Amino acid sequence: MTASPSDDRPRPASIRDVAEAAGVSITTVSHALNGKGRIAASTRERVRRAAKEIGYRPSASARSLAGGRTGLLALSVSSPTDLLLSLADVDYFMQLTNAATITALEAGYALVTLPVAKDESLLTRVNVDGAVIVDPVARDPSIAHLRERGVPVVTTGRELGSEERGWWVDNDHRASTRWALDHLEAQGAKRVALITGPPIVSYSADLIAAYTGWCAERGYEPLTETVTRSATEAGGYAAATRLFTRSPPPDAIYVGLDRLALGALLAAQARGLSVPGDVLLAACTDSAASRAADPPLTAVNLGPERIGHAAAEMLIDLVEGREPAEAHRVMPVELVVRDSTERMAARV
Amino acid sequence: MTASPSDDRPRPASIRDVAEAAGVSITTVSHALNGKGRIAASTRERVRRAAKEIGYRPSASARSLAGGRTGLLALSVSSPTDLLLSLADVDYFMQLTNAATITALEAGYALVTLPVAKDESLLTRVNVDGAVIVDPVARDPSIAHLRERGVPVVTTGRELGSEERGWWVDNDHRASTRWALDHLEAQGAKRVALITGPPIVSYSADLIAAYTGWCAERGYEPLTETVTRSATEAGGYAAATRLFTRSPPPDAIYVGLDRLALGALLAAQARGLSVPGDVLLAACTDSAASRAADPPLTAVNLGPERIGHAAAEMLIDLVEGREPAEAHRVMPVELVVRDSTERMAARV
DNA sequence: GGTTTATCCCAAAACGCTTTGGCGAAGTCA
DNA sequence: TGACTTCGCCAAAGCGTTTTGGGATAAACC
Repeated sequence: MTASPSDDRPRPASIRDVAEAAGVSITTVSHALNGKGRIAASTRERVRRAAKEIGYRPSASARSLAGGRTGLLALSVSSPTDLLLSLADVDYFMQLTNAATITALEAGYALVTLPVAKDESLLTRVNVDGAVIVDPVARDPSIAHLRERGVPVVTTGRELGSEERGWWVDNDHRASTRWALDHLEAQGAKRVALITGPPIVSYSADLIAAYTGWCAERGYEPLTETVTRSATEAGGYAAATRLFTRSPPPDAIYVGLDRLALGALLAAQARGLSVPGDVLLAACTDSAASRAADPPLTAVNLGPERIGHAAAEMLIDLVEGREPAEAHRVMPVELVVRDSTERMAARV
Repeated sequence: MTASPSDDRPRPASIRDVAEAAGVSITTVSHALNGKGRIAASTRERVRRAAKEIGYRPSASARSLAGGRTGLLALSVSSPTDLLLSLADVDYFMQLTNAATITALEAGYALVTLPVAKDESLLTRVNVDGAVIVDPVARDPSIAHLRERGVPVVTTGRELGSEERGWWVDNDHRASTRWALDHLEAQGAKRVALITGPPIVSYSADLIAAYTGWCAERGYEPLTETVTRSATEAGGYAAATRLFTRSPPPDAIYVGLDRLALGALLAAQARGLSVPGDVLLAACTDSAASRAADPPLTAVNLGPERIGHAAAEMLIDLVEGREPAEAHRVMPVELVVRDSTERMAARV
């Protein structure tokens, strides 16, 4: 049978029913079930059984109302000026979200995934106990809003301009960039270019800073293309095409997002350039598409599950009034070398 | 300033504060703000202004408790026997989810994305007003659970065995399969094979049925491989490899999921078979990876946004006690022809 | 002028839980 | 034995809404 909208079924068991069934007061039931007050073990057990027996499920609303917490956490991508980065990296976001969802559920919270909020009120309309903001852009009004209301916020990636304040989880993008650049150099690259988004999010800024520093150390002139419109294949294609018209053109490109990299790959191949024969290509984020590309792309695995887990964990600490062990957590990364940067690799 | 966990800020404005500010009772405030009772236009306006002035935001918990609704909708992938299909199709799922989230928010609901629930209690732990279940497997206990509790459920894809009951949104997979198969035939295929998951979800069953029927009409012997383990590239690779050992081997493969198709592509190329030269390849779902593959894969675009939107819309109708216009909605699909099935296409 | 009918608003009762403060009974110590 | 303490439980006061069932007042009708 499907449930008809106008079904009137018996109302669900309440704490009062449990109290009656167990022959105690509702106070005792509440305490017994939540492990709060001082309750004899036998009583606790009796209450538990009674609750189970009659299929008691506490009402989240009542609990929130009385306890002051909703049990909801928000996870949102910060609102960029436009849709630039939204869903730029589906795989990354999905894995991060999944890990955070699971962590939240294990702690008794539900995680609401809010989309990029053009309308800042979205984040304020749903009543959440805390929020994870992925890749915050500096001075995001909706983050400020949340903080004003006393809602704890953990960001993945730092808020540029207020690095020390706030709680965040991040990768060490500077280190990973150097790692990748060194790898490209070791594979024989003489002129490494960078394609990235604008430095409105911390990882783009980190990439640019690390790249610039790396070039300076070697006396190279930086060769950078910034994608400002859409961080999709098309954007990467255009940026790479521009790079190839420089003289001398780059013989290796490090790209900030996997979709940009896939676009860059197309651009190279469209010009008859072989990857990795003529140009080496590596990306800062990994994905199924990068793995499946021809040739498969060397990429930095940022460990999105770790990030999502850590962020949720930190947020829950904050929500429950515990001081997190560290205000800032830097998570490890891993360079996954694939054919796109292997000079020795056989071309398919 | 970041919010410290032990911040004690003034408690947020309640309906009582608004009532006081506007010089009316809380009943009037409630009615004015929700457009319920009969309120003089002037009073309504005065209340609205007062509410805005003091920054009143109704408490979702209190509202749920009193009104009996939580304002939460769940979206979940049905629990398959194992992780078989979970996230098989990230792109599809993501787009569907996003559309549903937006639709929900526009109607004043928040959408909670619940992960594949090994533990059936997950779906029951969060108190939701309704649930969208993506690709339900037959007799999923958590769906039954929800229905028992009177929680409306809309599925995307049908529940096999109870097709007529229940509300669902689906694609016409039989039609799209025939479309794709006809296309393969038109491109010269003489022996078309099928790779798909086991028929525990309706679209797999539809694919198999449509394929079998199509073969029967032509007097062909069906050539099917079922992926039972994991619907990833590896699974597709293995299935395709098995197909190529048949004699005669297929000269075209229609694949149920994009990741399986990408695996099949790898398998073909690993055996030195050219796509589309020696084997045509088409997939039932589209994705960025399919587009970016070499060659790009012909695929059926199922319109996940449309599905997500329609499902959320239908669910909200049910939650709010309206009878949806139709109990079953079949959404259009589109065959996107790319190089992998173009006999005429130049090989890269 | 009295009766009816609209109109606008309000008091009070839920909704189901958490938490505070307290009260007997039983145990402990001298 | 009395004075404390600890233990095990409970009554009652919220938490911030929605909703029900009127009650004033004003307008309309005869």
